[in-house]
Amino acid sequence: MAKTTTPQKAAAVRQRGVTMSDVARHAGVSRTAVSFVLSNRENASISEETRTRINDAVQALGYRPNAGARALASQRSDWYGLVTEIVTAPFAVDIIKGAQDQAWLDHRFLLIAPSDQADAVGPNQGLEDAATEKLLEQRVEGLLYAATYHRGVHVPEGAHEVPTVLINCFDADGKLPSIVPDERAGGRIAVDRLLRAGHSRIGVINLDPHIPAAVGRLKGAREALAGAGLELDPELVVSGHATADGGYDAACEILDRYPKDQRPTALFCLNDRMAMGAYDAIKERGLTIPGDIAVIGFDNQELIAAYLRPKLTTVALPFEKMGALGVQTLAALTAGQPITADQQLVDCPLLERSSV
Amino acid sequence: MAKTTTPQKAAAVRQRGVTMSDVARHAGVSRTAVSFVLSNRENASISEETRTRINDAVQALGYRPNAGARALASQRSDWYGLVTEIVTAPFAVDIIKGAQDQAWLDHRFLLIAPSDQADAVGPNQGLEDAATEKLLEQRVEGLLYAATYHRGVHVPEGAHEVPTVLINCFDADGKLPSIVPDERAGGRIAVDRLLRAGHSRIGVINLDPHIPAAVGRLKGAREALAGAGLELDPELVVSGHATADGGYDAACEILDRYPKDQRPTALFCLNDRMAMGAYDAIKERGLTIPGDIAVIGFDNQELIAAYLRPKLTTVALPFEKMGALGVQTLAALTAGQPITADQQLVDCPLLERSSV
DNA sequence: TGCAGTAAGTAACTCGCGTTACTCACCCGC
DNA sequence: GCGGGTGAGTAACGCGAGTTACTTACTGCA
Repeated sequence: MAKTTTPQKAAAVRQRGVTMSDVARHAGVSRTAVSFVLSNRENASISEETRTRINDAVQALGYRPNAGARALASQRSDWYGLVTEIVTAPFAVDIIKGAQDQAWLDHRFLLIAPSDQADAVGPNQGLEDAATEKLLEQRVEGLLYAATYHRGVHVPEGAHEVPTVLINCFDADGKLPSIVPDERAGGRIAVDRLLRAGHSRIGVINLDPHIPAAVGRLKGAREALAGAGLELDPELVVSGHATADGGYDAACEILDRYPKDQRPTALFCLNDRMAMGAYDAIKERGLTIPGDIAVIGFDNQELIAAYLRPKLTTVALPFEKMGALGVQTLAALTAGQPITADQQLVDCPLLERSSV
Repeated sequence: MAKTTTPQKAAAVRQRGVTMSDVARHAGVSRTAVSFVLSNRENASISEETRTRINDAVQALGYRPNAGARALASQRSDWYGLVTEIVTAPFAVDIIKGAQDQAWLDHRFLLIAPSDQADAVGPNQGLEDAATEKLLEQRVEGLLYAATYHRGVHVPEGAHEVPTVLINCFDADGKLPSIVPDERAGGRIAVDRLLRAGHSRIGVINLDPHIPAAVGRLKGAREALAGAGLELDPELVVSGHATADGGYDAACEILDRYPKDQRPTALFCLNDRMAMGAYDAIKERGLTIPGDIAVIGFDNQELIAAYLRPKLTTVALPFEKMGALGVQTLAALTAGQPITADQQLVDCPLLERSSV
């Protein structure tokens, strides 16, 4: 005989959940009075005495407002919808965290819907219609679209019915506001750091050169070098697969190509996974980090950067901040601010560890 | 002059969203008829003709049901609440993914609420009241509590008002059903794998010995050894901090303690981060993996396991499956199945890579 | 012809709450 | 002693649906 409770009973309790009418009856007043008190109406004239009587009744009965009914009556839901593939490719979870925290602060709820169901189609699609539709059925007041990596996306039709903000991606049609990392400044910071450490011959392990991240970071790198009167030697830029193996191969190529005295003394890896591979290539050759070769990464993937030996100095993608900023921006829009296609750039801070 | 749209206009469009009455009017029928058709009522007698007339009207007007109103009238929300600290400590995000996907399949929405706000108190608390309360206000039909690591937790009072399931943690008060990884079987599988590879002298890099994960995995390891007629040498079990550094230190201790011929030929690291440190210790000593020392991990932290060189063979925590199973269990409970305090164990599969 | 039975709908109530308009008693000043 | 203000509250409608009970017309059969 296990101790059990029938959910029917629980459901019954819940179904007959106490309503405002119950509270009103218990306090001997009208339902309207209860509503006025609970919503702290400015110009309602309710005596202090009945006010406390009502509050007591609320306590006594354990009244809990019904958010749905309230939304229906007041025509506002306090809900934002977040459509994202991050749920399924959790590289950028911190976006969700940032958005969630900010929403919580604003007393709003985030309805999170996944976006990579089977019907996703086309290049850069994946921000899915079905999810959007479901969210609109819930009468969300605004929509957020978040991507795992910085790129252009096409947003479903429905997104234009309510205020919408894109996070870590931008509207390929150029109509919606977006929040993206300042890749260029990030690249500049990274290379600046290496320059400050005295390096002038810097190898770059590049990503797929076409994605916004690569374009921006490389541009920033060039700017930093230019600031020091240097130029980026194209031969020192090697593209590879965005994995540890890709980084390993690229690093090998750079390291083995030159005699010791012409070898770059520092590597700028455009992401941390590649840096991880570069570490192996360097160590394999009996070289030390940062003694012989300094390494700087990008992305700040905690599990890698903080646990590599030596710990990896890297530039962080401001996921959490972008998430929070997305919600703030959305709040402004739903509050009446005009919608423009502005693109807000968010700083990528340098995280100093021990590899430079 | 940027192209702008006033959100007021958008809001107006949304406010005057088309309702069932609009559809009814447009189709020249009663609202009831529309409701019957849209909800596919069994015993409703509506002619095929008006049925299509109604569907056409739905299309023409772009009618979109109001989920809130429906919930209010039908007394069911199709929402589950998920309270979790994972949003803020994203180690086990896959739980969310699993739950989310399953919920989506069941046409249900997951309301995710964070659980580590400032007011969290007490040991193992952190599954927070405020979040629960908010979710109950939304009239969720059931609650899920998910933890980042396997442990006992205390659940807020409110959780007992609706069906509730714990994921990757269990009710310290022993009243609620839970889904947890089968740590013991996992430990057994790991050591079995090493035994199969011919190792008999196996070092163990242990976690904090008190947490359920350590207890279970170690017990499994002993069982596996017993199956081969061996015993676990207590001297070969070294506990360390659950980080790469901790793993490094522990591995050094084990490796340096014995002359070459008495040295263990394999290490069972109770998590992947420690395995990462162990790798360094091994490589530093000029030993090869898996040639001289085989290494097996636990957790399958993709970013580590799949990118270490050689790739790490490890036992995976079935986060995604636990999330899905949690939702399935909850669905059963809300459907009327009696609530018991059962603990469902989920298998931890072995992921073969190249370190054994 | 008369009556039951069914197909095809519809009127009206409900869900829990926000909100507007209205009532009623009382007090104040002239 | 009477008009008008004000404090304290309430009746009643609407939000967008689900649902029950009822009506109406038509058909078939004795």
